Amino acid sequence: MTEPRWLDEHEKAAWIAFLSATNLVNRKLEQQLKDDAGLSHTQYEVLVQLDAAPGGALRMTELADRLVTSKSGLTYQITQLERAGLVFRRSCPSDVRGVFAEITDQGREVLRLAAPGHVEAVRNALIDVLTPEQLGHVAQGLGEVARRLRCGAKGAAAGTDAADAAGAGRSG
Amino acid sequence: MTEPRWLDEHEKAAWIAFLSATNLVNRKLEQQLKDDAGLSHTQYEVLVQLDAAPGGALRMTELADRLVTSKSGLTYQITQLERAGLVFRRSCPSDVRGVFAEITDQGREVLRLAAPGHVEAVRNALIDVLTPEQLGHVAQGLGEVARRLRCGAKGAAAGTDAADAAGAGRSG
DNA sequence: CAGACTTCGTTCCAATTTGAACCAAGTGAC
DNA sequence: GTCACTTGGTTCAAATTGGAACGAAGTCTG
Repeated sequence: MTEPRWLDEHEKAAWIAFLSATNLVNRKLEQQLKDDAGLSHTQYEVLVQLDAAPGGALRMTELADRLVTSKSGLTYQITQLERAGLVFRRSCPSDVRGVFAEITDQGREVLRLAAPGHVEAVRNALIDVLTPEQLGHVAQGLGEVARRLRCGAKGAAAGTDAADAAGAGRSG
Repeated sequence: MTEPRWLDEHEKAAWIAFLSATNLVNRKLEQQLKDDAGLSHTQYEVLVQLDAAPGGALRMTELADRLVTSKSGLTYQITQLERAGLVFRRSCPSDVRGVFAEITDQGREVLRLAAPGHVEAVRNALIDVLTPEQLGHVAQGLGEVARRLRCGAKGAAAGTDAADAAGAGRSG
């Protein structure tokens, strides 16, 4: 068999940095949220998404997709949040099978209280660590990575080097 | 209370990119490894670390630290890998309490077989998606993030805006 | 050497997470 | 309309995780 293209020095460094940074940041945030707001990062993200969505509601599948989590995982978390009164399920008028998860006033309140500490933690862990320029570079690079992985469930295949300006959209 | 420093447009974009990219990449790799090699990403990383370590062995704590995982989590995984014959525990001569996890020949073999596919997946998900320049930027940024989080278990505390020139040094 | 404190790994337990299996409901093709 | 196929969510079982509690060893003072 042909020898695979191993990672060179730089590539390996990039990969290690990626792995370390992501693990460390996630760990840090998970801890901060749990300590300060009693929420898991996943739960916090659910609230953020719903809070930002029109009507404060999103379909389960759509939400799972945005959070990059499994459907069953989301079902579990929504149940938890519902139990806590931060969210509730509502059936979809246009599709009997569909279910909307909607944030409650209490959910918004919890989010409002948790947000400052979370933002602070995000700054400490990532944003404020980098210069605006560095941050821009990281955003661009990872943005590209995310875009590719989201759309292209494209199998292995070669370089999709070409364009694909796409993206943008919601930044708010 | 004073209004927290919310994220501006660019910062938010960076944060979202970070979250999406990391989740998507992890998901992708997790799946690839499970499918192709029957290993979880964590297990794969254990093997990588041990394989690269002198003598093919590392102390439990050291290993947990490198993988950015909890000690109990590592205990579990090492037990699994030991059961599978890819690793074994050995006591530490200089410290009775200590335990070395050491990779077995079979472990090295499994790693050797899994590596090509994994590297390929890493390329598809991250490395080859970016230009060498972009990759360099990402590496530098995330490297800095990782470095800070590793050393500075610095608590919450106010804006670290000020000094703390620290770091620098290694920009490679 | 005693006493207080830290470190090392494991054990235990509760919380998550995921994929597979499922049921119910849309969608199409005939 | 009916049969096959895709979708949307939930349920289920199994794997993984992380923190707290522990017991056994080190380390450091006096």
